[in-house]
Amino acid sequence: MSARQVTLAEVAKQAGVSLATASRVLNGSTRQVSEELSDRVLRTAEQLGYVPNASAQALARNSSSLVGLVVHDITDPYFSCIAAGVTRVAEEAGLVVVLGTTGRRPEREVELVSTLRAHRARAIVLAGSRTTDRTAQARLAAEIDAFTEQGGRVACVSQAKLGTDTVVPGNRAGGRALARALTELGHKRFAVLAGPSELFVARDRLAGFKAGLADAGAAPPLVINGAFTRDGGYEAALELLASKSRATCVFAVTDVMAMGAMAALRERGVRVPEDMSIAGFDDIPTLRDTVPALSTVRLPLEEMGEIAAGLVLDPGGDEARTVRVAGEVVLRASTAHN
Amino acid sequence: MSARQVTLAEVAKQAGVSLATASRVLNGSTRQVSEELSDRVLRTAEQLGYVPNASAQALARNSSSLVGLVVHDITDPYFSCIAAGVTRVAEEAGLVVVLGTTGRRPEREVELVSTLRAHRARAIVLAGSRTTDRTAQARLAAEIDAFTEQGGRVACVSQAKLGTDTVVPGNRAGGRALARALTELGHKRFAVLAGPSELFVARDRLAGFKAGLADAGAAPPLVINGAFTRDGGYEAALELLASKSRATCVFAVTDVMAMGAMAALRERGVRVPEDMSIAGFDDIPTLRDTVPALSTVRLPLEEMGEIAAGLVLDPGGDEARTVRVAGEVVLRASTAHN
DNA sequence: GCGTGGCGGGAAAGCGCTTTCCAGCGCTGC
DNA sequence: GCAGCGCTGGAAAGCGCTTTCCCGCCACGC
Repeated sequence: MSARQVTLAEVAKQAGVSLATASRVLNGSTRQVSEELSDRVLRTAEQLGYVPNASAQALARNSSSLVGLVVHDITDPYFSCIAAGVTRVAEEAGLVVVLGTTGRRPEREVELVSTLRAHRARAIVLAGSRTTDRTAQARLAAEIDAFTEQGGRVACVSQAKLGTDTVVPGNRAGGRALARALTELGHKRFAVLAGPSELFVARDRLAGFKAGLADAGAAPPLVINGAFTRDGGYEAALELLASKSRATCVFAVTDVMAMGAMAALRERGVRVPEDMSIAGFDDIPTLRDTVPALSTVRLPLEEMGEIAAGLVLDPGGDEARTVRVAGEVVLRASTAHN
Repeated sequence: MSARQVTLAEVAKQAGVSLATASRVLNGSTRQVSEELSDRVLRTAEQLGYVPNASAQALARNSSSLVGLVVHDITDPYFSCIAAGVTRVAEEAGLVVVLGTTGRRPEREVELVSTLRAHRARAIVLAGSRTTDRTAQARLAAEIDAFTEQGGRVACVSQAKLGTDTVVPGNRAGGRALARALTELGHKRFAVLAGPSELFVARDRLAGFKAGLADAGAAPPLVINGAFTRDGGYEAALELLASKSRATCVFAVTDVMAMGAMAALRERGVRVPEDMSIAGFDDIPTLRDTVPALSTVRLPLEEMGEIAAGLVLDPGGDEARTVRVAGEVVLRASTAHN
């Protein structure tokens, strides 16, 4: 057993060249190697089944081929779509994706960045939404600094006051456009299932929505906070029903929450859209199969992942770059005229 | 810029001890170190913000803290659930998950194992279903052998004739039990949307289902092959409708395919379950929010991921272990009496 | 004819860590 | 009182690779 891994030294010896030459042939350096030797090395490497030891390369080059991807929950379609985009780009670039999940715990995010730093990752994509928690934010920023100091690159998806490259979805504008579209359907009284108030994403979408209502001269919405998950949406919807609000239309700040909310409405016999219209945000792929089809603000999630990966792999300047991605209002069957 | 990483040597020097001692303190070796020195080292490390270089450790120890996870498509809830299970266990064990996606291409799977081997991953979890393609299978087996020779461990989720540890869902038994449950509802004529015929998972579920029908004395089903995706289910359902089959109940071998099929039925005005009953397999979480709720065979997906990770991280014997996971028939609103 | 460059090849010095091996020391046991 | 043991600390040899530096060779140009 344990037929130890073939090393470069073995290949070199077998091919009758020096270690240096073998290395140059097998890993394209700037230096040229004569065709004869090059062929010989290539052939022996092939023959021996040589696979370079990535750790040794990482150590010698002081940089690895790892790209970190940090998400809250990989089963959430929002994150899995972004993950798909990131992995596609990374794999095309010959890099390897390290997946870390935080379970929405800010400390865990810091830990993950630190681990990735220990592994000398090339780059990190942070896909979770930032919070307004100052101390968590500060520790994360410190860890990110340490990482960039060391030559790593970082990009965030969604708002991030971290001075890194960022892919920013049009949360505010999307919320605003959605509000206008819904008022145009004739709705006057709204409720918002707003997620936790300390999440930037949630805040921005809410703020945009409020602004849109104001534009249209509608009354401010009833705002119900809750967890940023399906079950959070479910609970928030129950709360809404219990509140005796006279809202005719409810906006859940994520599709996932909207799904939960629809389940709650269904259970309570509230018909969508006849009794209540509902809209979400993100346009996750699973929406294709909900009934009634959910109105939402479409974000190109996979593409956002690709863009983030692109930013983080591109050498780029030292300026933090920001790519804005617009959301597009998509009205479907879950929102009716009022 | 680039305030180079703090090294062990720096910590050792600063603390006035030898490299060896510092290493022993900071990475728990078998050797003891006096409390005084130990304290001093710990303090300086803390103070300097020392983070061990994982590549160097991997090189010196000839083993890394990487665990590979190979899936076909991370946006598929089936895989993302398994991924969640695997990452949870891996992270608890202080390991780091490397995510590779194959896009269902067998060559890519081989590449990924090879990459993981280059990185001296501790272990690999292969979550995609195996195919009956002989040559692809052989190359994969060779790569896996190389990896295990080198001390790595491999586990597969779902059927795998690869001689590795395996988590085997009760595909056959589940299909059979489902068939029986459906015949008990009074259905006599069935169709199966069976996925590609070369996939073991698809074949086993189909075979079990057929056996169950036979048990109940029902006629063999109409079998329609297609892609193993939502759109494959959609297409297959259209084909079914075009076929003028008189089936009253259709079994899609995965929930994801069933979702596509339901969409097709809905579009064509076929009511579920009044005009047609439908059942899937897996019980992916997104089913919670489909209407009508889909009958299915529940598999504990996250748990399967956890088990696979457990197998692969546990030293274990040299015997290939197999853990069977039973599926449980769950009848919901999508299947009616006939 | 010989100095000058340029170019391909190899020796060897690391990269940051683990681990073996040895030295020194305080004990025990005869 | 001393051999022998167990224990802790340190020196140093790698782990497999990259890369610098040097050397020898050839083609030129004066």
